[in-house]
Amino acid sequence: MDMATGRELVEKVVSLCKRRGFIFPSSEIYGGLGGFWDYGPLGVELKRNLKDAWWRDMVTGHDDTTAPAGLPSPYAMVGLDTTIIMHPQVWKASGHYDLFHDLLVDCRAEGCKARFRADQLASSRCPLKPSKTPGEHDACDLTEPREFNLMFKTYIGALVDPESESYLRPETAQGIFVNFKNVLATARVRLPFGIAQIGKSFRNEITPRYFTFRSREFEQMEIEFFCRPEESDAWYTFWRDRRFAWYVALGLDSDRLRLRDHGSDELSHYSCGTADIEYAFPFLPRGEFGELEGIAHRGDFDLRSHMEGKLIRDDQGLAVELDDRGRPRHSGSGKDLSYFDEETQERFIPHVIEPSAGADRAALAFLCEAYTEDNIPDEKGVPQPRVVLRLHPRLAPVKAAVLPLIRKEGLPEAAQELYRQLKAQWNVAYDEKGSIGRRYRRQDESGTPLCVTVDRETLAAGTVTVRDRDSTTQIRVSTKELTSYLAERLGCY
RNA sequence: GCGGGUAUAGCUCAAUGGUAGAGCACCGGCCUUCCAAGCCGGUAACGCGGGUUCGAUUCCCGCUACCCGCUCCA
Repeated sequence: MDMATGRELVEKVVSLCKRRGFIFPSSEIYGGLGGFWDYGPLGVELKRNLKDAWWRDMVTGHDDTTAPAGLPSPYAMVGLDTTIIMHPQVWKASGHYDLFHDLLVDCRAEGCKARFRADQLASSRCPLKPSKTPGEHDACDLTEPREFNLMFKTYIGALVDPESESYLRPETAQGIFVNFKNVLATARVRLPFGIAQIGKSFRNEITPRYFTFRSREFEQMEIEFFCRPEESDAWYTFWRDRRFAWYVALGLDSDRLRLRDHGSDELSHYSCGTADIEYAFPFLPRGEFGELEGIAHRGDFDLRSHMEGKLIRDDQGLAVELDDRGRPRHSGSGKDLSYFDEETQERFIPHVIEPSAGADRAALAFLCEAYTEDNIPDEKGVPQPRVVLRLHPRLAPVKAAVLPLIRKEGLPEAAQELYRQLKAQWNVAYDEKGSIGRRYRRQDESGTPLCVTVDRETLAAGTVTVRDRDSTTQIRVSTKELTSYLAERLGCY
């Protein structure tokens, strides 16, 4: 696909999202707000289905009695729902505070426009005159150091003062780490086990862009998987492959999806392995992929940080960062977060594998992947263009539509009766407005997998037609068997 | 943060210094027995704030949002 059609596709997807009520700009009647997006009536169903599928597949549907193929043991999986605002020290110990707070200096000089870290001016080079540091060259026009804050700051309590400063979480993961002991003490889990969480996170992205891809408020689906250090590489590989397969199983199966292992130069200072699941979003430049999920082998970095304090890498590996007086720059909780294995009588700090997914990015990828234009023959056999969202039935906002063929002869009443029946199990729609072809197309644009049409034969013989979204083929099904037929076609969802 | 572009109805577009039309969509009606039919009627817009002007959707300035290219991307 070249750039032009990529952009066309984006415009069509964005337009469809607005037209059908998937995604709206936040606060739109006030002019919108950059980096924030709302989900409309169909969008909220899509996103909920996505999160439900993740939760079902990762947590409640997990079999913790069977070892995955090739792995040393079964594992347990539990969920958690922690707060968006946490103790400010969490972010200092985790490293986010330092990482997300830079004092930056911009050069306003024409032809320069460079940005420097205020604490590194002396070791930086002026782009216009590399023999000098920023500010030394005559043309330099530096701003005062300005705080560059990637975390949203807020105040706890009604009184605004520095003592009450806190932050909206930039990731959900820390809520899991700080509850590690609680889960261990109460959930009857032993290593290896995972803790899953879905929730909102907030980052002051420098450049919100690409529709919902880089938003300032977004939702994450994260797992922190705790295991014995010597088994961590095997579990890392397991999670990397399993998470990739999850997207494929839900329909992200084109060559736009890829799994990419990070090179050693890309790894964070604590990570011994990271892979990204990436999608070639149509709005990205040709050949570029955007991250849907990162699977990181984080070693014992996180639990150690919350025990000892903020860690940095030194010659021996990770060490607590010290201040001028030799004290921890940011102290940890001081609590013991190690694990005691009763069988082996060993005490150690578990290693962590972190599959961290963006729910909004996944929703967007599924929308882009599902958007299809094809041609359907009309009654004269002439191909007519159609827009269809080929969403996986589990993700589709509406599972089926019940349609009376005409608005007469008792067909609406019969269709409504059927609609009420199916409602008990699925999110189904009822529509009697317009011609039958028009209504099929409407459902196609919303991604509804099946349409159930009530006609005279329904009244006479107790059968309906079920029309397939992707192939547009129809078969007759007895109303008695309709529920089980739909269950089979929809995968019980 | 820098530069460029764009902003008119739900969507896609048009016209205009004298407050705006169309197609599609949507709603009501007629018709209609399976893939965007037709007919009648209807709802609905100049992103926000200033300025110039008798009068601004139109010209100018600022803001906001989106798009493109940089910068940034833990």
